[in-house]
Amino acid sequence: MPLSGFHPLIAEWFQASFGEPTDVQVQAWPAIQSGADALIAAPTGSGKTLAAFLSCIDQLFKQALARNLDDQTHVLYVSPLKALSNDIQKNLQKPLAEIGMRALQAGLMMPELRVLVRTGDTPMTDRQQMLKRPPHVLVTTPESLFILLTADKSRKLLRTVRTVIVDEIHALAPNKRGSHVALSLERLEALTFTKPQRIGLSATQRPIEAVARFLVGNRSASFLKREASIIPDSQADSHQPSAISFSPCTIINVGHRRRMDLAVEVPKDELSAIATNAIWSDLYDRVAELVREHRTTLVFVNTRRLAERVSHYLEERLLDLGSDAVAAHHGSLSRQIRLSAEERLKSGKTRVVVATASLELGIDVGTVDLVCQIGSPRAIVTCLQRIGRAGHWIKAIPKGRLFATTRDELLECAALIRAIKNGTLDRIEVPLAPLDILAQQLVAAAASQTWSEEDLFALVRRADPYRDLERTTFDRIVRMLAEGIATNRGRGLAYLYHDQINHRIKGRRGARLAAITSGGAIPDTATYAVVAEPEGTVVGTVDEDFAVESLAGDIMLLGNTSWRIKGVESGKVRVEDAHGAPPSIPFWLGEAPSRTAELSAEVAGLRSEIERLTSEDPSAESCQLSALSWLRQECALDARGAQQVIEYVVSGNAVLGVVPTQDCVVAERFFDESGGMQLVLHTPFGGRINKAWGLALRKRFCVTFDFELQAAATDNGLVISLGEKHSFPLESVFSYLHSNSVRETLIQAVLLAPMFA
DNA sequence: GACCTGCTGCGGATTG
Repeated sequence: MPLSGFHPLIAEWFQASFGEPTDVQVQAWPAIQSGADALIAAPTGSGKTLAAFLSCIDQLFKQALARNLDDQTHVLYVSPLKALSNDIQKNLQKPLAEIGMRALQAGLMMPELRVLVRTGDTPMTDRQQMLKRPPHVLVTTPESLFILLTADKSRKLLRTVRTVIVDEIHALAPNKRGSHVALSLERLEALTFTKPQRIGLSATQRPIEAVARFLVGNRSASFLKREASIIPDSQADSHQPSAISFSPCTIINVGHRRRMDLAVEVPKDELSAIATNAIWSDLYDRVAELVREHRTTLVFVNTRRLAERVSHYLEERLLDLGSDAVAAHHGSLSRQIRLSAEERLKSGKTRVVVATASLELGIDVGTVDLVCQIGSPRAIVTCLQRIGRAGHWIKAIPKGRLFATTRDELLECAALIRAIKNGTLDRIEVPLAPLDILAQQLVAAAASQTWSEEDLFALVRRADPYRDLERTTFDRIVRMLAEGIATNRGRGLAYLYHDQINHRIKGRRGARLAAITSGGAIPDTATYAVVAEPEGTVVGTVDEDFAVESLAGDIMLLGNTSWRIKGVESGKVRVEDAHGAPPSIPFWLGEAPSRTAELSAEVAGLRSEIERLTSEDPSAESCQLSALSWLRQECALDARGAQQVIEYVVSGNAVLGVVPTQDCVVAERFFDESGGMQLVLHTPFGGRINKAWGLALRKRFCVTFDFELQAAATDNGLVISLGEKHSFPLESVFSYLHSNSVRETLIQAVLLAPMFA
């Protein structure tokens, strides 16, 4: 009886609301109730949130009934997105209200169970209010958690935390935001009265053992509190064959695969290397048509600029559905506009929301029955997460349509669908000991208390990304923070006192404020606020580059509204409503993560499969037909899409003589109109490898010819631009770099980058 | 000559 461990009222409520628990809930509940740290992997829409939360709610409920519940925060929930935090609050408040109602009907008196959100969106008054009267469940983001752990008053709030839930943990573990939150979890543990139970959740994690280690940290050396509650392997529930115990973390893995209705959409015009206006126009028409055929549609795009553009052209096509039918959602829109879009999405008032990654994870909107993805999402997990926003109810089949706008995107979308069908997932690699993140966490930790060197070092090493951090490296960072950095105007930025006699570390005056105002792992860019007059409300932000290029009188789009620019001042763009005048669309500059290694391998694999299927005689009809039907079957392409994939691969083969794959790299060179020589390497390994390859190769060319030259890389290859006087045998390019020396070459190349100059 | 130039998040404590 999976529900038997809960209070009868909770069990009744659950059955009345959901009926039978899902597999993941059945397996997760006993593990979580045992008190062990737990990592839960289950497909999108399988009830992971309640798998994690129901035990917490049950515990709070029992405490409340026993009149043993103060205004203290016992459950801390961390999610990577503000929108998801808002969503979780809503999705918890309803159950809590219903359970409270049932208790009341049963004649049980109990205090209300409260859930509050604390993110950068939370107004100052609410922040102060929750310090005075803490909620039982606090919902936050990694950056806000860092601030809560660092500010004096909010630290007290966190002392009573018993459970910490890290949602969408796959979105944190492989990057510096994850390193940041891993250290925050250790700081939390050092602060709380009892060691908080850690629960990690995600639909897309591989390898799961690495994520489990990331969640619980490096506990071999010093594991102090609550040892008794950790279940050893032998005591893991024998009825749960797939619940394996990974000391000290229980892994509940019911897989990530889920039936999905997927297809690639191809425009009427033939695709080329770039998307023409005709192709975009056709795409808007088709998406608008799909929006009309569905209740609520979520459209995902890869950039904020595109979110603005697509929402604008969709609105033009959907005017008859009302003024509220289309909304845009991304991180440079003001809180009000985002919340309004989220609210309209949930209530079904809007028919389509065009969003960036800001709505990608976890959001549970029951009425969304179609997800469109414009262009390639560049990662298999991104695609799975985005499509997973559709059909977010048990046993539903999410429906996703991928829109290719270029030939390369078409191939990538096709490979993506094949990867999803085969159950392939991107592999997570936890970055090793990022020192910039360490430095800010050291300043923050020392701002709140005095540490012994030993204790602080031990704390850092318990965080998984820092498990192998050398003591000498730690000491160097402490020294840098204590001595400050030499600048033209003398030494500055000294944040720590380092007592080297007693081996103690504490913060200098200003350390806390410096930590709080400059925390986080997301690079900062200069932005201008866009302020609507005469109200004076902030609509959102644009990049400095866009703001200074703008002139008074220009019309710009933001939040799917046209604004006339009245003036550009320092840090501020003043605008007024332009009442729908045709706008220009802002751009934002950001970092460009590349296609993942796994998706790159899929793209290369797809190329070779097509080559194989067409190899006997690429023009023979029977070969074409078998390749065509294979593509339609494997990659959910229509006839036109399949035809274009084949033509792309076959024509490339005809020009190069081979099809570039991960086993067959092709070097090609030609002279451009200006007499310059272009060296192209066809290397479908993804931009991460290709950029490094290009940098290292460029360095070698520079040394060989004593000449500065340009290099560029994409997901499918790299190009080096040389002069006509540079002559070398083409095949020698492959011996320019060697695996033994490439690391050193690359370090030399990177040190010359403008950032380090 | 078209196309466009990835994302995520983000002060507290005190004073006037």
